[in-house]
Amino acid sequence: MIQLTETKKSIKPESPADKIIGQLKHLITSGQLKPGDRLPAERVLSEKFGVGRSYVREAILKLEFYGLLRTNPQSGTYVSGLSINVIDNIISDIIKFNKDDFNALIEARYHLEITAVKLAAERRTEEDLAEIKSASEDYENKLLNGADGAVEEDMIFHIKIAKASKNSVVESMILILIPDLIKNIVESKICGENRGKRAVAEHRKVLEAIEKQDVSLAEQAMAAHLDEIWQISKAGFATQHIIKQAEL
Amino acid sequence: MIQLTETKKSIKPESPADKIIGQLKHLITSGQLKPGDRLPAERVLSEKFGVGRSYVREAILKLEFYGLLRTNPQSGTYVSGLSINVIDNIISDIIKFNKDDFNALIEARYHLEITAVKLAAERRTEEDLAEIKSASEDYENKLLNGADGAVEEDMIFHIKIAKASKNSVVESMILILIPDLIKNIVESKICGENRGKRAVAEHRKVLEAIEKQDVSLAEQAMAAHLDEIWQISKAGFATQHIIKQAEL
DNA sequence: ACATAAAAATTGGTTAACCAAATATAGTTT
DNA sequence: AAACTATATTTGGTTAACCAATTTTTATGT
Repeated sequence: MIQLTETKKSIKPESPADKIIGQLKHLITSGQLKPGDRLPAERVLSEKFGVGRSYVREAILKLEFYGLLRTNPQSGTYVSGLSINVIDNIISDIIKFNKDDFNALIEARYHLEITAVKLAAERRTEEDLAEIKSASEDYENKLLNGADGAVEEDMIFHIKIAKASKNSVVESMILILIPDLIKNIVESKICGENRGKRAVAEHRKVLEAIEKQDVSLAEQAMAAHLDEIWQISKAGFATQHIIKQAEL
Repeated sequence: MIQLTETKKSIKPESPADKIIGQLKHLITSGQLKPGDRLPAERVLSEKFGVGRSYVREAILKLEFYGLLRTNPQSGTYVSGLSINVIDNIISDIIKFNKDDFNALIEARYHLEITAVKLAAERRTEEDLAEIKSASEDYENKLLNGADGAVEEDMIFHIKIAKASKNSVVESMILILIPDLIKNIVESKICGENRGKRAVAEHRKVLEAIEKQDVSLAEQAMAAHLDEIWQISKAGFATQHIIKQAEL
């Protein structure tokens, strides 16, 4: 049955902490709080915003992670020295940061993995190689044993490559995307019958390129591997999207 | 490529929340907590780990951001369905995630910006173009007015390009890196006398490429721009590194 | 007047207590 | 025995209270 009243798709109410972040942003953009200034005490802010101190702390914690605030224990929290313009742009992005955009997720993953595999081919140690090879074999075995999914084993393969890139930032970013990636891929029902075997062959090509430390070959092999996933994902997402709409 | 010896790790004592994350990781890797299971109540965990509930909540919040836990209000918190292997890898990375690795930071930024500028050249609207042009002019004016830094105006230029990429994930990742990037660039004293003028010329080339929607030209122009910063940064960091060591 | 020290106030760090929603349990009815 | 309901319990959500380190103020001595 069709319910028109409940058209809310993943509408998530703004969390209390995000609301505080928005308030702090306003304090800064309106000039009441300048770069380098000390924030009012957490208690003051919590009263000013009419909310518990926990949420103020949560907001501060988040902004600290993004490098916009710096807290000195038992002393105070300070706004970074960045210009108002920069701070404003970053805060705006923090509030609306989500990994729900399917296409953006796949696309970003594509480019990050290309970067990672090139670095990995250049820098991999023998240990890295062994780990990647092991992950590849696990994936093959899982498929041979009849499992039609093995998305996770696939991801382990990619994780090992990311680690071999010797770039902690690139690695972390890939790691951040992986859970949502898996979720979307599984939902898209990407893994078909033939897909597994082709993926195995693709993995082997990537592995060989890394072994030979052939950067451009590694890039090419990974691009081919991800391209296929990308295409299938798009198709799968399209149908999935239609299904979801029908469910309303 | 030159491998700089790892600098003294800024001795950061493991935060209480990170300690909890480590404990939770152990619970999962040891099999006491399986994928899909419900976590013990926050009160139970806080007592079990001998710490306040706040820290348990902070840890859960962090793991939720990374997609490893999912909390149902007033009901319970559940471990994601991801395999233990994947969870283990991601948690390990969360704990040691920091943006302190200078080379990794610059390198990751380089690749992200190349990706962003290619997408921006392809997808930019007229509004995007105007914003980027405006940021570029602001940068030029700041330099003309005698300021020798203008690192922040430079970054605004890059932020606008990231927004024009129409990929929220890529944009967010660039935004996350920017504060640390600025900090390192300023410390490296990159901005010399001639640097400013060259940067202006480089910006213009990037802008032109985006205007013409010439993807490969945009990539080339951005690569040239970032390459120079990269080289100078390395040198600046090397000396800075020596200075810091001397300060001990 | 200035320097120094003691005490009071303020800060973020941490824990405990309270609340409403969700769930499990006991009781009642059929 | 099964199904429904009222009640008690457990849960995460939220706030208030306490703590120790720090900063500011005040008092004191020279």
